[in-house]
Amino acid sequence: MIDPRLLRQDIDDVARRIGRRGFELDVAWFREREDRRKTLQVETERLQSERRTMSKRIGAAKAAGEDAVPLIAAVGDLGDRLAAAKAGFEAVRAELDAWELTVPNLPNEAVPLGKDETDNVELRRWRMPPAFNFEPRNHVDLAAGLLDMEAAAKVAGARFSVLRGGLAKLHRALTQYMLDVHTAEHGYQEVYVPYVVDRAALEGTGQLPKFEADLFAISGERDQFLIPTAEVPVTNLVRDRILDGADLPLRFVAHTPCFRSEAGNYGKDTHGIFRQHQFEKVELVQIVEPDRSWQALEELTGHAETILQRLELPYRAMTLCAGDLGFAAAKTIDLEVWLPAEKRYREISSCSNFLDFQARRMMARFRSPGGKPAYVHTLNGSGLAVGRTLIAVLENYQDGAGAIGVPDVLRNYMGGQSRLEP
RNA sequence: GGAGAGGUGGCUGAGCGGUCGAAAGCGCUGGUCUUGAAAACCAGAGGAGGGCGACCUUCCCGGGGUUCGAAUCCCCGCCUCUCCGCCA
Repeated sequence: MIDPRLLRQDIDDVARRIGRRGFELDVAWFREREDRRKTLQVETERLQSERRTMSKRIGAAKAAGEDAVPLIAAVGDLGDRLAAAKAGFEAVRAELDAWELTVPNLPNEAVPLGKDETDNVELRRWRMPPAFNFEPRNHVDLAAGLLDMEAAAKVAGARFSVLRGGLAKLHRALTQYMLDVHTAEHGYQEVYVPYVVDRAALEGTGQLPKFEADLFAISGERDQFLIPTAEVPVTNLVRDRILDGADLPLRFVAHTPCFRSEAGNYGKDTHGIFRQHQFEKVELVQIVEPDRSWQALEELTGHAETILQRLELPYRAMTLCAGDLGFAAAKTIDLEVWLPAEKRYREISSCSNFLDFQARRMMARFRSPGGKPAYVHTLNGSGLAVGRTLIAVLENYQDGAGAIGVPDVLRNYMGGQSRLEP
């Protein structure tokens, strides 16, 4: 949520900055409600004040043993007038609140202008794509008998997968390795969290109210959803809390499945496991003091890059342009891994600084000694998407004879195995 | 699933129709003392929001209701804890 004071003070500047996303802010709509809100709020509070004063006087009269009947009569229809004013005020307030939840975050001014992913700007590259003396095969061919899309379709439908044997083990090895590096070397606390969340949690991080169609809702009387990312339960750990400034930064890492409906992506990435309704991700989340968040974004991105480097997977880092930015992010750096069969880089991690946008929605604050509560800044990034990392390992480590080399750092997690022969 | 207890400020916890934004303790801030710190003592400070301002409103899990007036009474949710049953 954007600072409401900023909206009131300089809505035109907000509109300009948010316009860089291609988002058109309805300035006239806002001004009209805001004017009414002001009048109605002042009037409502005036009546409330009046009622308070009168009630206190009645109480005092009764305590003194005086006759309170004339005073009670004098209150007259105050209650009705107050109720009417209050109803009007609350209606506008509700409209404004609902509207504010649909306005995306302001992009950082340094974020490049642009419309979609074709306008993203390359920051750096690590390692050149490997040269193969054969035509590299894609992950579906390479995984052969160990990847069973038909079995998954049978039990769940399209965009699910069944991994077997060594492939399932490699998938697990990747997960374990990522968790171990982030906890042992990067100072993250591992957390195990619910895979089901309520509406408030999703509003806190920004998936709701606008993107309900992207989620799997749980049917039943409860208003709950499967998590689309661990970002939701993990970031919401600090919802409605005033943290001690001395405890910051908080760094959490969680391994969870992620569930996405992928509505609107029907024809996209239909081959293999690149885009699934269910996938695993190791997620990094940081809760930091406001003046540290830009530095924290660089560090967090570096933590994700460490995994790619240790796995010796060629990648590049991209700064997302304003038009490609997610709803809640002020700036995002994507990591794209090289996929030899596709002969291009594909997203494997997305690292974002949300500034106080999520914190304001969640009421997540901190207090420095003697200071007033202030909103924290929140960040997160994939470190990494496990399924896509599996694809990258298969394709980059293929030997041309149908076998896959096991990356050095994973050998211990694979029982010493150095090759996978599907 | 059955029975009971409870949800109050950063935390613990009292209050149970009016003078309650709410005792007390812890923690916090400033001061005295000290070379410094601790201890002790003194003083101070709740959160959110509105108004150009003097100020004002709101908040005791959430939502309704009763009342001139609700932390306090009533109803409906949600959550936590204890016991029994069942169960991974």
